[in-house]
Amino acid sequence: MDMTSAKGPRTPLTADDWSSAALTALERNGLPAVAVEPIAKTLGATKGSFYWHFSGRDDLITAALARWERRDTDGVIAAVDRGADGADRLRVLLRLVLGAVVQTPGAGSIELALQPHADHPIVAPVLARVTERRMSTLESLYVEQGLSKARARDRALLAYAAYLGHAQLAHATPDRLPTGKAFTAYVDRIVETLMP
Amino acid sequence: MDMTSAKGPRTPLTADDWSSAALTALERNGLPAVAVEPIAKTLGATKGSFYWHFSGRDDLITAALARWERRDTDGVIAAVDRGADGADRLRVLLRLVLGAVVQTPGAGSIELALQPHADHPIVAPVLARVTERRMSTLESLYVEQGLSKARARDRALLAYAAYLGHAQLAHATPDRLPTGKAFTAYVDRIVETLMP
DNA sequence: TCATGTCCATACGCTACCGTATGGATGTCC
DNA sequence: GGACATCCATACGGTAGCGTATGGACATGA
Repeated sequence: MDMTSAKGPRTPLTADDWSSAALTALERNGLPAVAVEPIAKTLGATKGSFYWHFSGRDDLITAALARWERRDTDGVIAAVDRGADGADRLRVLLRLVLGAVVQTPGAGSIELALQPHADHPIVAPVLARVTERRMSTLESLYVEQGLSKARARDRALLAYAAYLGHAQLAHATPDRLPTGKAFTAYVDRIVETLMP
Repeated sequence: MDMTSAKGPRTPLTADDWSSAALTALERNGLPAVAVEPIAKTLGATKGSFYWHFSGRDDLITAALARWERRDTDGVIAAVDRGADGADRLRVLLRLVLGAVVQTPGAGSIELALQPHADHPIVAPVLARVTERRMSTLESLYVEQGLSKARARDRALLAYAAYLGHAQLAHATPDRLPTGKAFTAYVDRIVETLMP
């Protein structure tokens, strides 16, 4: 009876299915949510499947972080390249990133979720690489604008700190951030403050 | 034999002892570390003691957060009042807070530890109150400097985001922040950028 | 058809933590 | 020197997650 209900896809799960689900869980509920059994539930499977594809929980965390790092890197590079080649590539980038973090619900969630585990042996190197890449990108753009290397470094630091801070505020106390039209104007003013 | 080893203080533990230890644990290892049995160990006691003073784990979390909120509020107020009464109270505050968060190891740890649990029913109201107080303090100081209410709000937001972001960077990737003499100069430049 | 490899469910033991129950030690007051 | 309250240790049951062991379903090629 009831053969209408498709008993679920008979297609086997892949390691990618698992790491993708793990990244989603990380994004939504932090590193502790990257747990084998709960994620198995969301996939309609059991641990039996998991331990066939992965060696253990650490392996899953590694895979999820690798996935994030790649996705994130691609995104930033594309954003910079999409920007006008002229003198305002920096402005475009800042506006895009700061705008996204304030208005898009999940933007910047991963770095926030990773923050409390910065000393975790698996997390630390990933976080360091991502930070390094972003900061050096910013630094280059500031240098492009004519700043000295030292000042460009300063500004990159401030801009990145502003990004992180806004991400934090957007997630923790969204009421404090402007919305709608005021939001656009706010981002514009912030960006101008951060321009050389 | 061996009566030399003081068998520990026979003075009974107080609820304050517990909430203090809980705050330390929160600061160091996040909200999950505010756990009954581990903290009992650090106090050289067992759960038996805990459940006499508190109704449960939530009660302990509440107490630790209350303790933080009070400590933090006192600190900020004192800092502002210690600052010169003149036009540069804002400058003094920014320099002090940003300086502390970059150089003092544990500064700003609690807000970072609380971030992933911004939706936690016990955490949320505390976080909202603390953010509100800090932002309105900043806003007032910017108004004092002659900014319009709207612009003062913008600047307060940016300054607070910079504070949070620096706290995050200082904890996660301290290598990226300047140290020693460069540090002082960096803070000075940041502060000037944030001044109206 | 059967042998082999793929993919997974179930069952098990283990650890860490929560909260409860119970009784014991220690002081204080009469 | 009881009686009572204070403060706490121990023992217990319960939950959630990890990792392992084992066997079974299903395909595929010989």
